[in-house]
Amino acid sequence: MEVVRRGLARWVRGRRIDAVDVLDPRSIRRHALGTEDFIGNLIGARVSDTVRRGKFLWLPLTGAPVALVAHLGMSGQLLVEDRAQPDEKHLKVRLRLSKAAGDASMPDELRFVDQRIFGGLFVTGMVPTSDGLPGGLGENPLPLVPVEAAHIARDPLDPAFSFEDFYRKLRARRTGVKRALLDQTLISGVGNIYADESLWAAKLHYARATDTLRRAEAVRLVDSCREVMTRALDAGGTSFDSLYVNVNGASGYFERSLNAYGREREPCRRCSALGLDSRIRRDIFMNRSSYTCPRCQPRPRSGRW
DNA sequence: CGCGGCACCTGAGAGC
DNA sequence: TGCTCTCAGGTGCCGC
Repeated sequence: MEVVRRGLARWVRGRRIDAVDVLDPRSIRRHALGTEDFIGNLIGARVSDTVRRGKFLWLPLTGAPVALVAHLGMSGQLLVEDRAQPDEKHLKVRLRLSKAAGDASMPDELRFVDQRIFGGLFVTGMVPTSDGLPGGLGENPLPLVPVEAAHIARDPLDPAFSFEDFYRKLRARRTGVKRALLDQTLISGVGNIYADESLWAAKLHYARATDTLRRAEAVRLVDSCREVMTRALDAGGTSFDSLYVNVNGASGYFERSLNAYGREREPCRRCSALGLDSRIRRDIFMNRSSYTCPRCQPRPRSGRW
């Protein structure tokens, strides 16, 4: 999502939305007032920035505390392309952008493409942040956040992220640490893959009880989250100069650097470096696959499901 | 009210 | 070849 945010910024900032085409209303179902209202709110509006908190990305519009919010779900993409490009198979929403001043060669469409429609777009009002700090990560973010994203905690890459707040909330929970990592009201931007990678890096088992986590362990965990996210960002960021702003950022570089996720029965890299043979195991946890090394991430005696 | 389970959704791939 | 089944996972809602 951060790859997308950074990639989008140079193409959409300052541009006016001249036309909107909703090809599949299911992709704007989170816009409660319907398609006509969605379009009416966007036509003539100007994009001032691209801001992200966790997996929510929003484009604040000038003139009012209102934003176009995007969530990519599992399979969503935001693409900047010229109208001459053929429609993608799963094209859901097309925004026609004004010609940029002094650069007529700029592609003139922002497209939302989504195969599984877990993601979507909506226009909503913004409210002040509870801490008075910028709403999220952006070029020049205002202390505002979309209503629907106000409950989302700050991202560990956000300069306003507070470890103390996170640690206090974590200790108050009565659950397992992976469930807590995936709870976007505690910490945002961590999904199933990054959770497994961060837990592996911090040598913690997913079922470890949150109320027994020591400060040093929580520090290790948050540091690991940042490290994993930064590494993924560096890998995805290689295609920034393309007109094609790709989501799943998936140049594939990051996938090759995974240490736990998707490596069932493969040797744990940390253990093999010590000359030990330990194979990554896959458990079904929270109806999701969870990957751990049984040797360096041992299951706690009394873990929490 | 906190926690856990599950529906939502589609296409790829496996198995027969 | 074509059918059915399983799997992928972020979010929000519902029930306990």
